[in-house]
Amino acid sequence: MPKVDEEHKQARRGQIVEAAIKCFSRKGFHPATMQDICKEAGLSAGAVYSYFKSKEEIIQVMAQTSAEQNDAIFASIQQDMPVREALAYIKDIFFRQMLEQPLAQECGRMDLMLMGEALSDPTIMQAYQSNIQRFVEQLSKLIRRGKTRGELKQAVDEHALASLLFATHQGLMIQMLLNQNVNTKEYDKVMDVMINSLFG
Amino acid sequence: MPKVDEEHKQARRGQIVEAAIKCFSRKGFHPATMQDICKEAGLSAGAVYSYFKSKEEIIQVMAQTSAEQNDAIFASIQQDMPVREALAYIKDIFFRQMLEQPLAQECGRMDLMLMGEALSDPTIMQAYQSNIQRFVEQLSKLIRRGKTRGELKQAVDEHALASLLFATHQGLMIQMLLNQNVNTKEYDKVMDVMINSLFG
Amino acid sequence: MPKVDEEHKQARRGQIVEAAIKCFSRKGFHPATMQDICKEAGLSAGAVYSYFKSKEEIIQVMAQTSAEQNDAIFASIQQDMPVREALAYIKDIFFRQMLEQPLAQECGRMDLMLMGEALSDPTIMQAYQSNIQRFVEQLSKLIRRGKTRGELKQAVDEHALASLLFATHQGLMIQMLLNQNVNTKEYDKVMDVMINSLFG
Amino acid sequence: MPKVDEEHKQARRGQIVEAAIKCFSRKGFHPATMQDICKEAGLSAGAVYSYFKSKEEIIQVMAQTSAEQNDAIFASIQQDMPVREALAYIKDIFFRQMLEQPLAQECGRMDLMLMGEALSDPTIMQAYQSNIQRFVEQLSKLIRRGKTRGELKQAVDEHALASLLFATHQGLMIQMLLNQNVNTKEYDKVMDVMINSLFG
DNA sequence: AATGAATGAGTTTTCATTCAT
DNA sequence: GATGAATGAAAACTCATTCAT
Repeated sequence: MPKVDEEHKQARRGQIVEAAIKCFSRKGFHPATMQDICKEAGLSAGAVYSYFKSKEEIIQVMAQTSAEQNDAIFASIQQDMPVREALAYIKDIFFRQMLEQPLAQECGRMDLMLMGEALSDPTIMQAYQSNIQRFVEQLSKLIRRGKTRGELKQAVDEHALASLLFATHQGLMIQMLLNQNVNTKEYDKVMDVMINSLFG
Repeated sequence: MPKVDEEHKQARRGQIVEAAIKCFSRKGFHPATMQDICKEAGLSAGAVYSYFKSKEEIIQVMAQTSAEQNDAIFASIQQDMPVREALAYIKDIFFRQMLEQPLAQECGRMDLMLMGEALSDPTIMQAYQSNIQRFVEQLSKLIRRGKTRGELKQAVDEHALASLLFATHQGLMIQMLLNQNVNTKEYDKVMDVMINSLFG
Repeated sequence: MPKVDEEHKQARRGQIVEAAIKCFSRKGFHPATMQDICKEAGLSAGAVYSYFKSKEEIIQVMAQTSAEQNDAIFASIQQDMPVREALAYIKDIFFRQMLEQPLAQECGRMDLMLMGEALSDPTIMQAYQSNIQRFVEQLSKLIRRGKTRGELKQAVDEHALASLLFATHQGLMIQMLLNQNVNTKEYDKVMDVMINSLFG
Repeated sequence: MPKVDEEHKQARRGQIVEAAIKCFSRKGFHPATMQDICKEAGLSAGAVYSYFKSKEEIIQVMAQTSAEQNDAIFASIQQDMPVREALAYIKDIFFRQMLEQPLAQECGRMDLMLMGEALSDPTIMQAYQSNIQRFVEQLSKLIRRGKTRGELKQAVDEHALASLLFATHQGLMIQMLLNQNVNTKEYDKVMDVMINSLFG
């Protein structure tokens, strides 16, 4: 029954990744040791190494997971949603994720750390670039649709706008990670002003 | 002659920090070794350790330096400059810095890496928080001045807007670091649209 | 049915030893892992460990096997064979074995590796010493018989000659293992000259 | 003064190699740990690793050292020495080295172990092959000279004879390593009989 | 009897830091 | 002040062996 084995394997990998997220989030990628991760996962070193061939691989899996979460956001947008609503929806998800999801804090921290790591690790860099590109492309399409339907001003370059919106979200995420007392509601308002400025 | 000594000391510290920036930028904080830094600075290990008591201290100095650079931007804004111009000026500085200053790439990379590091290093975290806060406060003041003068819409919360603008700048910086082929001009346009939307 | 069990057990042990020979020959005793051997033998770790109590034991069995092969050479010599013929026969077997037997290369490699191992493993050392001693003693007997029959010069110490012949064979085996382009025929001639010199 | 440094470096390397020989000789290449070698050399791990980049490199240096010792034997033979004397001289050196030189036992053990290692380590293999080839070539030249001068029988192939003599020496060395109670004098006699048989 | 996941002690190697010169 | 050889604790990773299923 390979299915059972496969399930078991995936479960263990998940267990290890979750432990790694906690450790990395607490200490950073390099200071967190494999021993830390093993202890957190409740497994021996040998066991962990039979599911991941190196510490690096665990970190790389994190980059992929982060990408997949971004993709999931778009998968949940209905194709015929008005652009204004879709943008609001995306914005909401970002804010809500940050505040409500159990591992959201940790995942956000992973994201920031991974971006720093990407600068000197080509594999992570590549994962991140395609991550950003995919997201921005999806967002571009959404905006183009809006322009076609006459919902948005024609003057704006859709790719630039998409990049800018993404950048703003990322920047806010960073501010929230670095600053506990952020007033989310006020952001919300300003974002609305900006988004609205793009529409008729 | 304490002054000469002091000058000499600062010169050496600067030399070491510059070498460290290059090494950290290439390899990351943890993978870059003190030996790398010593070699890059053309100094012996003992010499480096007589100017900095640890690797950590060098990294912390970097966080402070980054903060000071932000402060310098505001110092160069004339107090009676119209807000719209001041915002455009800040935006320009960001873009120009990224493209023109010799160590700008490296400093941007440091910034991103430092933010990741801040998550698990309280000293860097503190440096970064006050860095952000000072910048956002200054920006807030600028915006408030604009509102007082009637240049800006009254509805916008100045602190939230300042945070948002800062976040956007940071997000764009990250995108430029992670993505070679960014079209700066298009960003410029979109930023203008957004900034303009805040004014009457 | 103990006999069937015993047969089965011996078959499995043989299967494992053969797999081990291949692995050890490829990688060396220490670098070859039990996993390598298990995979090569098509058995699980648990199975292998139910036939051998440790990796060491497998290696020790190899030392014994090697000894038994030497004994087999003598068993095939007819007691009344003239010494000159017997020596030629032994020489031929050595050369032929090296060139024709399927696992000969591997066994030769095992032999060389085992001798190195013997230096720091008393059990293997003992196996090897008795291996050499038995062979040299048999060879001595053969030579003594020759001297008694008047076939050989009387001056030669039979034990020393036996050791020397054995040493030469071993040395040639090593050269063949370490050097691909060995001219077997020329060796043959020189050996003949030397052997002949011992006879009237 | 680079010379002082270079001397110091060579001294340390020698110190480490000597310690390694003792450890490897006692336990074998793989079971002997770097810690063993460090302790034996009276140095810290870091110090040892600043003179050799890996355990492997230490082992490889051993293979080279062994080769150089062989070369040294030939360097000490005078070019116009009669072949019979030269062969006797080489034989004597082998026997004397084994019995008298302080680290001879250890070096012999290294040699045997290195040959086993060569089978699965291409770098050592290459070192050993060129080692053997150089020695056999020198010996060949010596024999050819003897043939030219009419000292030796013409029938014998000089390369084959050289290989055979080398093989015999190696085989004897092995027997001496594996067997404490070897009667060197008797070997001597038999070797003489064999060598004499090659001459008129 | 067989499996193979899990163990964890043990290995090589690195690198921040020190200190005799 | 400067040097750079030396330190040694700590890290990533391996692998012989066990044992629940």
